[in-house]
Amino acid sequence: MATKTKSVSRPRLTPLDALARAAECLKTLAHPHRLRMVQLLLQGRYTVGELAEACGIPSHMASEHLRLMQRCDFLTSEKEGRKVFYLIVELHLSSMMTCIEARFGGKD
Amino acid sequence: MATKTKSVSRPRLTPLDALARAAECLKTLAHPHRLRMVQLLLQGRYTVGELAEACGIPSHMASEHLRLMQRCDFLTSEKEGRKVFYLIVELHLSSMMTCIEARFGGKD
DNA sequence: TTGACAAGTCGGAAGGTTGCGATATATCGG
DNA sequence: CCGATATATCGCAACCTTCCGACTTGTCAA
Repeated sequence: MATKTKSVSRPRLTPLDALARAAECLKTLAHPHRLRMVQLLLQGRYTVGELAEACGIPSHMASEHLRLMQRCDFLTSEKEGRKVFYLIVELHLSSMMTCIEARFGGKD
Repeated sequence: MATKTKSVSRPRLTPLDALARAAECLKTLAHPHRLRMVQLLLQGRYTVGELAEACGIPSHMASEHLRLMQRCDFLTSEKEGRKVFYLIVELHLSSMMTCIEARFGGKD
């Protein structure tokens, strides 16, 4: 009776190491300023300074947040003169943000 | 030129305090065992012991994870005798897990 | 009532994250 | 070259999270 196994159409459990990688990415996303940056970057590319100003934080902190998001392959960067533009490469971020906005975007 | 404003159809930025709440919830979700529990609970209700065994962790730690998820209104619980069943109340978790599985579920 | 079981709580050690000032590197204008 | 600007890095203090053993509470069966 302990082993009930909920037989009907088990939708294949994701292996634990994949969940561990998913958890890493979610943790990276789980910060108000980083969410704001992703929301902006889904509309096009921005420089560090633009993102910093939009978040109301010093640019060296924006730089740090962007580094974290680059580390888990959310973003990439393009250097142009002394500016660096960041842009999204992880295409799943779009549907992810749609989920998040569906829950937290409109009213509560 | 710094103020470029990306004029075309700005899809209303989520207010920062909503993003802060979103970040809290994402942080709660961002743990391999909690992701596994959510994945299971999307199929029906489970007791603490069943979830603990499925994750390969002691039940008092499962209890702690479940408490965190209950705190941000992902789950609720139903006591029956000496067992406690947990089940999902945050309906957005379904589409959220679909996003996560789309990125981490199949191959890489 | 007693013993076993299920779940929850507490305190602490280890490690991770955040924010920040100070500093470093690279590029531009003149 | 110089000074200003843009970005990145470093080291540190404060805080938070995770895990774990020990313990408590509540329920069942006999």
